[in-house]
Amino acid sequence: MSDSTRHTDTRERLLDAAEYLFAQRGVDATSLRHITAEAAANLASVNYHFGSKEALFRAVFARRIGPVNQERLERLDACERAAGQRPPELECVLEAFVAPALRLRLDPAHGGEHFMCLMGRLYTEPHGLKTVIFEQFREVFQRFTEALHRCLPDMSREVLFWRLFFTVGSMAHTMSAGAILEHFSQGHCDPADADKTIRYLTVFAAAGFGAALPESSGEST
Amino acid sequence: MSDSTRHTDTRERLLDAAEYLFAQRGVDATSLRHITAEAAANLASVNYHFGSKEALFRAVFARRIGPVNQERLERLDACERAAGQRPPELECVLEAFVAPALRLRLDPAHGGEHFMCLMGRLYTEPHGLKTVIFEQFREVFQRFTEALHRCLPDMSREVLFWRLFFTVGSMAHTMSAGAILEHFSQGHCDPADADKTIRYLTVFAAAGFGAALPESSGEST
DNA sequence: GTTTAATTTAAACATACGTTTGAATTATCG
DNA sequence: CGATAATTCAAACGTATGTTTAAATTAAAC
Repeated sequence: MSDSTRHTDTRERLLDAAEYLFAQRGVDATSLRHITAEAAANLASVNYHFGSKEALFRAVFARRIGPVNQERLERLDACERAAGQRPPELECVLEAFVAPALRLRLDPAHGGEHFMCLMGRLYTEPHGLKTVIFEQFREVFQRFTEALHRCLPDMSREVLFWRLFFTVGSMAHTMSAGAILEHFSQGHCDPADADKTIRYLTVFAAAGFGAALPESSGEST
Repeated sequence: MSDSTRHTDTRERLLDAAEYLFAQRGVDATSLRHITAEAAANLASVNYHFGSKEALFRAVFARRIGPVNQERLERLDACERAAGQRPPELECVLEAFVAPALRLRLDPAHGGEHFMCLMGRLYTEPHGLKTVIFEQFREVFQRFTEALHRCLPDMSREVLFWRLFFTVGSMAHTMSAGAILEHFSQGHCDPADADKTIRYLTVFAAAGFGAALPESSGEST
């Protein structure tokens, strides 16, 4: 109704081309001329439809990030329903966080591996855009932090944050650098197998979360 | 002797400035004019001393990466000596891999957090430079893979590679995105405390490596 | 002190960038 | 059909980029 049906497909073609090139070559290294050439559109069309390159980047992200975070929250809801009064299962919570992002690869309709790679890189890139985009993670972060706290009530906030941070690192690395693993493992590992990747990462992270607390620093064993 | 003593400190100033700015704003977003201004040197000095911006970037990296990987190998040697005939301790091996990189922050003489951040970002950045630089990781990767295989003889190559990959992801994320953790944890976590960070990451990764193998996919518990 | 090499400097190089403009074109609708 | 709005287009804008050049300066060697 409002206006989403008015747009020509030029808009979508620009978003697709930008998503693809941003993922492949980086944001700074991708020029509007690359993008418009890839999209078979005029150079000025980016500024006409989006206003600026930065706004285009934001639009590329805004188009996809919502569904991912929504699915995370839905899966977390499912975990908590399944657990009833008891705290949710740790592995279930971690999978709820990790799977929607890692499964992007299988879903070309939601950007496929291009968007997944771009999203994984976002955590690390030095763009000021991060701050804007991380707003969208706030609710996810809060909900999952609370759930993990219920899973592991004896764990300090500090350790819990650190371990969630490590998990995000493993996930982001998998999203953006899967090709490196494929290369170094010489065919032993297949990052394109999303189900297996999710299972491996969930098991790894759950075990990491479950490790004995290293808080008392005196012990040496 | 050869030529390393001939160079003026302009060379070093350029390397320092480039390291700082590459880490802070990204490689593509940093211009030679930024670098030469920061270094109080002439614009042409980069091309005089290094030949090109890309060669400068390589030099920035080559200056620091050697000692880090050397220390990794030395620490791994120490692990293996301490274990004698038995396989080395898993945590010892992981710490040998992780600590030299995470301790960069404390060592301004080796680039401090600037180089650490830049190095952490390297895994993810889309530069073709990666391929050149990853050559320098090959020996480290091979030695640590072998050591881990001795620690965990029943683990398949596939799972072992995946878990090492997850560990690298956690480490790289810590190196390049520590500020995010500091922000989201609202003061609960302090990424500047290198010793604690190393301990937390080592414990997390060791537990992840030690998780029951998820290979037989039928089980559901 | 003179000569030779190494380094620094200012200026210009050609190219690429993001953005803007105003006319041409296409679609929308009365 | 004619009028109005939306979109595309080629061209130019000013600015910034990495690199090169040739003269000026500094250091080294004899």
